Amino acid sequence: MALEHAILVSLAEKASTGYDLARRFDKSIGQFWTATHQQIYKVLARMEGSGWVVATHVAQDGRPDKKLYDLTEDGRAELRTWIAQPAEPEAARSDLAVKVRGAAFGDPKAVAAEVRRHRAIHQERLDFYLANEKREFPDPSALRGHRLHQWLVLRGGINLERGMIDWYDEVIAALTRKGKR
Amino acid sequence: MALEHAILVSLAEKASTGYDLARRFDKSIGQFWTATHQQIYKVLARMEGSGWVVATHVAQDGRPDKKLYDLTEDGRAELRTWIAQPAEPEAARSDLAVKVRGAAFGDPKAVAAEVRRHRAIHQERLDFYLANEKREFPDPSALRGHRLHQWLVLRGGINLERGMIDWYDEVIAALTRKGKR
DNA sequence: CGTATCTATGCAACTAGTTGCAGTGCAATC
DNA sequence: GATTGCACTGCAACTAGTTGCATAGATACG
Repeated sequence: MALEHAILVSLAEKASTGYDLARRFDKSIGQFWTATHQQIYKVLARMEGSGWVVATHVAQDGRPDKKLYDLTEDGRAELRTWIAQPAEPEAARSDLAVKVRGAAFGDPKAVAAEVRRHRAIHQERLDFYLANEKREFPDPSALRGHRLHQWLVLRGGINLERGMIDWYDEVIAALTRKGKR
Repeated sequence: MALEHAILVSLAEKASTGYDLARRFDKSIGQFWTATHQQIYKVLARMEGSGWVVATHVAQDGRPDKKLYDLTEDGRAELRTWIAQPAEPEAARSDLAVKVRGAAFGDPKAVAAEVRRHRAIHQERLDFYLANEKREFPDPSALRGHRLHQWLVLRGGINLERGMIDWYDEVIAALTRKGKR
């Protein structure tokens, strides 16, 4: 499983609380791995048990106390080992694609409308990623190390969103063509 | 959950056994939804309990008996209802992208090699899809109804694979550029 | 002749992930 | 002054999906 390892990567970049991780997963890392805060807390506890991370209790005033997690040497070693291992080629999952395939057994016009809605959502995501790129990586050619890698993953997200939007356009065109359904 | 509905779509196209479905999920439908045979048998049993499908026992000689599943009116209604409902925008999950992001905490050269391996796998998939398209949909402009929808989903798979390959190329180039790592 | 693969179904035990709920205290909005 | 939202953590119960195993006759390969 990779949530543990996604968390290791995230913590290797910056020691964080579960709450921070959950927000980070909603943004950058979340492009290619999502998790709810419940799942993150659960996994963090297990990781602490495995000795991959240590928690430091931090008292704050005006806010609840927090537990700041950081990698241990074992955690770093585990991350290195995991990165060196081959990954399974991932299988995409898309409800919407299943609905497109089944459109003839429902209402194709409604499916087209739903695709249009998704197009708008992904257009927004794309704009968000593009704005991030401009702000955080104004000069990509100068990047090295983990900043370069972060940028590459962002590029992956941008690429994916663009691809989806293109496909949505194709689907909308085909489903709303005159004379055909 | 959508496995049930992916199965409904598949059965709406053609009454099938669990075994057939499992193979179908390895190919066309599997582009956007995968399932193992165990999961399929389990879900089919539940769907039969819900009255969405009925099984007919078919004796064969030389081969084990099989259970041919077909949709009931309830199943068809359920499918229509589900298709009409909005779908959640899907979250991508990619081990490999997480590894790219964490490359600096492991061996970036090894990550590049792994990306190259995935590139080859996806190139193969792309070729497979393109061959399918040529064979099964030689004249896309003439398509209507569920054949059109099947083709659209295949186009989605083709599009996705192309996008991934492009991104892999970008990553490989960046990770193997001289003077940078 | 023996081994592997295909057709065909399924159980049991497990891991991963989701949903719903709960609590606290501060700051900002209405 | 009351409600909403944010920061922060977590439990409990559930659903979905994975892995390993079992069975069994037929055919194909070496």
